[in-house]
Amino acid sequence: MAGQRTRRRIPEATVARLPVYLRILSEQFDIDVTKMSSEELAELAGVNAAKVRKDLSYLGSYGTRGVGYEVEFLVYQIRRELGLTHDWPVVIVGAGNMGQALAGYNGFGDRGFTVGGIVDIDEAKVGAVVGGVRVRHLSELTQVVAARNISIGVIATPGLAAQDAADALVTAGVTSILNFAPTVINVPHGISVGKVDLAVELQILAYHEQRRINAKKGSSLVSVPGESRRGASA
Amino acid sequence: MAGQRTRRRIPEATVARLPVYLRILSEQFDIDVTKMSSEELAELAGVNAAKVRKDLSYLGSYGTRGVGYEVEFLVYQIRRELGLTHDWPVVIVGAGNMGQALAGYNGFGDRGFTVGGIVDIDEAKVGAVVGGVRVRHLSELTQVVAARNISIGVIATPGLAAQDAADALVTAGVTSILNFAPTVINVPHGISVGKVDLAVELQILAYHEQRRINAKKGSSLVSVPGESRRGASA
DNA sequence: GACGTCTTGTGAAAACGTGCACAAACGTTC
DNA sequence: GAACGTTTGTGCACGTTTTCACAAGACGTC
Repeated sequence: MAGQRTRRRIPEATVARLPVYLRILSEQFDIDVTKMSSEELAELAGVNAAKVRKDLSYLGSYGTRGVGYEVEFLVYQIRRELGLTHDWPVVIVGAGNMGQALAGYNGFGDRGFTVGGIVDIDEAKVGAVVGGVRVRHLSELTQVVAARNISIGVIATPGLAAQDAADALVTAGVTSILNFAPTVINVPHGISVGKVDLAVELQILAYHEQRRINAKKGSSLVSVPGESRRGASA
Repeated sequence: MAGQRTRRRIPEATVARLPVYLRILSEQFDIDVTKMSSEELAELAGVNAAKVRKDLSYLGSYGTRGVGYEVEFLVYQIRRELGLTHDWPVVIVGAGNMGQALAGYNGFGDRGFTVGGIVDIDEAKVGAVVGGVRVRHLSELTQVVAARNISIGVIATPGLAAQDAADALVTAGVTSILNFAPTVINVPHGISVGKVDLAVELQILAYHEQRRINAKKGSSLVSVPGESRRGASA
């Protein structure tokens, strides 16, 4: 009867890959693929097949030996595990370039996420409609959050305003934050924070470019080892 | 005389944190802070002090025991290691919402990155000026890349066009790609790929929210453990 | 120049993540 | 119902990352 209650904790690395599997499986389901092996899924996700099997095993034993996984069932199970059985309204703080792009981004509402509100501190931006939602003033954040029972906030402000935005979100009752600003934010214990930092990503790439160049200069014998980070495959 | 040649390889996890240290150190330098201890830097970066010291030790032995690190010197060393001693022009593929936001993003040119070109497959978008750069047609990508000796490309297309964009970038001679599209892209061996996926990040947050809710339902004795992922601190 | 305080740099242990390899299970064929 | 090919689920070994703990070095003081 229990047994579904306190399921064993899923490793963070696996949690980060489940959304990728989910997207691939959904796409395959849409083109009438009903069964897939870990090998096929691994190929499309650009990872190792054993890793796929281990990742999926955390959800339960949902495959059939000698056959593979039933796509539709797996989609359902991953969605359930990730908490995507209902929609998550999200509030965006910052209606500048980035905030507007995010609000209008299709992959946003892709599956399960909707723009539940967007606020800005700049009176001049208030009232404009982006992504089908009217921009409201930062001071109304708490009401916006409460009205739609929002628990996820996105920070799309300049770096200097990010900490204030985070504080405002926490005060308003948001418990998860996705930070697009190039600043490390401090939040109270118990609040989850995700980070997307363009400059950091570019600098990581620059490092690899740099190394490639140095390697070439240093010795023409050494063949470039071919970095393949996150999501890459050869 | 050598000794700087084949410096010991820096772990990927460290490379991902160096840009964060760099930003903090630059900011501190701007407000006239000349020396910092690993403890202070760790505090601002939201990480453990021992980690900071180990990370910095990969660059060399640049601290002074009993004193700390000289901010300006450290900034220089990190920039050198990351290959930020010169500018990196970047080409953006896709001039839609996301591409425009990226081109206009300040943190882009923040340190060392400039928009060297932006292309789109849609003739209607060609000619428009975003972020100070005129949009050109995808078919001119190779020329754009060659003209400015660009080695980094950013994919800001819809998911379905991402693989084509990646292929075009590789053909044009780009060797590092940052992918904003919600798709796993395949590239030849030797090309670096970084990925920024909004939907994935949101789904990770949703998972944690979900767990929080389940934990609360399951037992009110268990205090929420307080996830703090990447860049969060309490 | 001996002593005390501070902070780095780094071995070593612990924790975490990955990938191999193979037994167990399933379906099919004869 | 036995034999065979296929694919899962997982134990185990390996590599990477994090954290601890402390010796070694720098500075200031007397």
